[in-house]
Amino acid sequence: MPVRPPADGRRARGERRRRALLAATLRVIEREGVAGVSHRSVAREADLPVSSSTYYYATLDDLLIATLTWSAREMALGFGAVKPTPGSVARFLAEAVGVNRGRTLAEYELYLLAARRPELRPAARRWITLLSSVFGTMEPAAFLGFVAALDGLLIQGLIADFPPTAEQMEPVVSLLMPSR
Amino acid sequence: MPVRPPADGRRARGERRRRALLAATLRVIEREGVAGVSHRSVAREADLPVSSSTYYYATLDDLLIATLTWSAREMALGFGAVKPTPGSVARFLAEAVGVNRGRTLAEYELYLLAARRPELRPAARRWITLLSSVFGTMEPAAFLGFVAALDGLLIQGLIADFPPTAEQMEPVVSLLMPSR
DNA sequence: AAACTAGTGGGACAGGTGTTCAACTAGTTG
DNA sequence: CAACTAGTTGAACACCTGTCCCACTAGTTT
Repeated sequence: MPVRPPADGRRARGERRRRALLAATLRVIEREGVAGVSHRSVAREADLPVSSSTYYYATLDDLLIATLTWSAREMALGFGAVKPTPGSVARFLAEAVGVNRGRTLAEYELYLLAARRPELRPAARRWITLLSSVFGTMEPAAFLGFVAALDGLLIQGLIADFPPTAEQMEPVVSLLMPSR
Repeated sequence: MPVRPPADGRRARGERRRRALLAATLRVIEREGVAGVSHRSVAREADLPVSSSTYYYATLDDLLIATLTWSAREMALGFGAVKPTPGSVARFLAEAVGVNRGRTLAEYELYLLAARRPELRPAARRWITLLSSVFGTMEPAAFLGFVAALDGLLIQGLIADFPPTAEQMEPVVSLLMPSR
């Protein structure tokens, strides 16, 4: 908490609106993809006038970048709580392509955007660097393969007709993960 | 070659235009992403009037779907010629995120679109089924991990600041690939 | 020759877009 | 109290969009 600014009520409400806009944007992305994001669609989703969207995020790019990096941070937090065992990891993956499908999709929209815009790359890679802090003890080549496989399992899970279950994922994960 | 229709010159030219439109669309996708595709941008790229784009592909969706499935088939053909050795596979991957970066990006735009539109999924999975015909002898779990890792290596290669080289990929690939 | 058909392309329609702006309200500070 | 500042909002700008339509050309068939 900041101490200097003596709690300006206007700014506090402003911050709340900022967050509401980000959340609304994320919902739009989950529902329609990045393509569906416009100042107007976001404002409609947040039930706010259009100009409030442009007030806080002058350009659409600002809004998109802010939303995707925020979403990435949230997702990384979620994975931070996963125990480094094949079962837990498999369960996390199954949830990512199941219950949290929309969020995971948003994450890969970020990947694609990051491929074209270098400034988004650190945010897109946050997930990878997080993994390296959890599984850093692995042998380098094995670790790289492991991380790549996690991404592949997720993205392939997104284009499967029936999202894979934790039970289906587990053998694959434990094969890639040095059991100890 | 069809035998029945006695070679209608008009139709032949039409087919050529169809292809030109697909190629132009792919160039637009490589340059600006799916977001940059419009009947007008494609027509401009192909140096054709807008109405020729809508004549051959009545809706934008038709055009996008045709382009992405066509591109996927081409990419699958490219991989079909790769020998199932770690070195060859690593070289293929390095080229995919290097020289053929644009094409690979298009492939993952297809993935993302397929996640939201079931009718695109078979096209998106062509690559995976092709792999299974080449590496079908592997043990199931190992194979799934291998395929997932290939996807992961590609997509991570796309958001790297410097695209990984075949030399960097090789150890990872050979670890995932039963040497024989 | 006429009849038919595939392709061609210019123009128009209604609607959505990003962004700017000026008038306004309501909190905060001196 | 007045001065200042942050936030709020509707309206307006110029532009791009998908799609349709109609008059037209040029190949093909009878």
